[in-house]
Amino acid sequence: MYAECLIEYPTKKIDKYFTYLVPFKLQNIIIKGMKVHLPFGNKIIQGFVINVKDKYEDNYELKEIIDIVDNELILNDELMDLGLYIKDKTLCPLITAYQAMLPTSLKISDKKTDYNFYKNYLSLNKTKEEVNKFLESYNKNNDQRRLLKDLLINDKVLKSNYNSYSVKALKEKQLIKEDKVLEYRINKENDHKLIKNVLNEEQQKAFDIITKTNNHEIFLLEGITGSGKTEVYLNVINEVIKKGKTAIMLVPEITLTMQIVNRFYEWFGSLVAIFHSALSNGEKYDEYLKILRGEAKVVVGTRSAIFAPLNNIGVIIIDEEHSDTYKQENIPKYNAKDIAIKRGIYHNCPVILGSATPTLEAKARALKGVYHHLRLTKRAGNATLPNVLIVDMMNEVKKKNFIFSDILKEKMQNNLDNNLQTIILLNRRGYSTIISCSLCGYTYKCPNCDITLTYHKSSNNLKCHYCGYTLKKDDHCPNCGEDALNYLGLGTEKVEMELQNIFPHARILRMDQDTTSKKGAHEKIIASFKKHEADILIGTQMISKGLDFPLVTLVGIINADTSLNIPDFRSNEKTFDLLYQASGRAGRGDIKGDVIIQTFNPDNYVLNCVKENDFNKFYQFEMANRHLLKYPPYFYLVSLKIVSNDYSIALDNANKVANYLKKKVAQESMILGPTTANIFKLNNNYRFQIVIKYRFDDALMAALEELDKIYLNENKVNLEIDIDPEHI
DNA sequence: AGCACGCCGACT
DNA sequence: GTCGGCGTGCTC
Repeated sequence: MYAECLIEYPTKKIDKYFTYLVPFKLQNIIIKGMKVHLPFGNKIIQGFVINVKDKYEDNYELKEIIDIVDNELILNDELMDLGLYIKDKTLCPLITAYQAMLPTSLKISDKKTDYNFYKNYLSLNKTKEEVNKFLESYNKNNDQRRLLKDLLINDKVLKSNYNSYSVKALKEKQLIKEDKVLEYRINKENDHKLIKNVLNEEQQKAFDIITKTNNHEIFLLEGITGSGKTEVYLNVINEVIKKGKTAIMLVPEITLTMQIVNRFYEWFGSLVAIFHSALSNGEKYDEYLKILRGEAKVVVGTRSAIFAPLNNIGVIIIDEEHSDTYKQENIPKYNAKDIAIKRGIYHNCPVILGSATPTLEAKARALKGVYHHLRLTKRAGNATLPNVLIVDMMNEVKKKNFIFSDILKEKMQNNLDNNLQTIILLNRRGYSTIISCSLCGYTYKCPNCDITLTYHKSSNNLKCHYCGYTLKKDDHCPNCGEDALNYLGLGTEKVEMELQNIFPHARILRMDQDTTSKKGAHEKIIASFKKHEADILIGTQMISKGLDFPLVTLVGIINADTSLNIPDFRSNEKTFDLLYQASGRAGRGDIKGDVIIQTFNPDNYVLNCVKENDFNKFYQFEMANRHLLKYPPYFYLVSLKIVSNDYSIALDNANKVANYLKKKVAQESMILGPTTANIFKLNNNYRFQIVIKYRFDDALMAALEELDKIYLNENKVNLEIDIDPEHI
């Protein structure tokens, strides 16, 4: 018997199967998907069994598999095949695809830690009569008595609740015994109280359509903020579980969605397994085991939860479908939405994409009938949409109002006077250096790409990193002629200081990278604000989503322009999403809310779509843009990066790659670049980028695979390929 | 990824 | 004459 194995090293150079002899003791035990110890070179490493076979043709001198790493923990056939799909789709080493499916504790590596979690329990070692008899003659009223009395009522008690001397004494008297019990770190009640909400007409209709589907189908559930998508999800999953099936629900970042998770616990209790980055490795290990053992039926989690080893999946839900967190930026660069659909086909079950502001790709497919379009158009309860006001900061700057406009200050004062709360959102999605005129708000744009130019300090140039267009930076603003060109960027601390100056008695909370780095800090700030321990909450994107504060009647967005200026084809979409979500935070209670958007571009179409709360209008506008500029959903993208620590080698190879591709790809496909990458120099490596736009191109994938193979053996230059990039 | 083998510079 | 630089290539 022979086994083809995959080696633990995550590199393309060794991304192939190695054949091993199966020793007698493992014959008929070893199967595809198991983890094994293998001799490799002069080391012992781990690997996956990919295939077991009876014949071996070559006459290579084979080594024997040493043993199986863990009997219980294997990847099933579905996930093994899914790995191949990911490799095909993203051109990653196969092993990285499998590693991505497993929690850290179960990934292949040499470390063997026992992740099992034990608790020590005490129980009676004698009959209750004997214990009662003992207690009658025992005249002290101490911890020992308490322990025994507790054990007369409960079968077992937690050792840690009692004095260790009492435990020792009673053990010596042979009255009690101690057991080490394997437990889960996250242990929810089994007797979940099922609180069923009555669905409104729209929700009911969506529910009916989804649950009547017996085959794989993709639904786009487009529901405005506060329309109760979660209710639909919960009811659908409940139905799925009733049929004896299982469910996966993905959320963008679970720390922001703890309320949703709690609702899941209310509905499904111990049937829920959760996955997100704030869990410890041990917690993730436990949750994974619950699934493998068939105890968990509902998995709620972030991106990698899409790989949950559930059998018999009845529905897969992707909440906030438009979130960019579903695409992994590292290798393997998979998109959880693709995986969801692939698994949906395998399990022949529906996939639900939910959002208030779906990606243009999803919405376009829904409108074409590729996805089944479901809508929720009414807000639950009696909450109304807020008034949105756009403030032209150009006028404010003239009045020396650099951060806060008069109207925003006035409304904030008003809220302070009336004991209401305010959220200040600082839009800081920008990561590139952007030059903007602090007087008129002018930013440089590329004439070919309609993309903001990024500033390169070293050359004092402004550059389009899509097409390479270059412009020398002026000293004076080309629009208004003033010497007021500045880097864009404003910190939360600065805003906080300024705010405290204006309102010395206001209680201010700040939520950003600094204040939320500690575990649980996030929840603490939110809870504190909810309890009205502060009047004003300042924050970045992270405060825009999903939070529900009834006392918040005012949302101020300080610099709405920033994210419009990101040199990325999705910047309009991301801006609309952010502002729309943020607006949704105002007026969730009974009082009508106000949203104030501060901008240097008051006429900007995207901002006006937000003002009118009109996603469809934005959709039409942005689709026209995408069509004109040949972006998704009209064209697909591939981004290539050519990286070397030697400038000329990098440039040389970038040109070679571009020329190679131009010869191979379909006529209609476009090879853009090479240009300098957005981050041109990273870790002392020079980076060039090539962007491919294509619609139908059978030759492209083959060409990319070929290039990948060529660059595998180059060690002075590296080629990174991102197929369907989220950002370029 | 690791590690060994291998062919050219400064040292007991 | 040896120790060691990291360039190439192999690992079932």
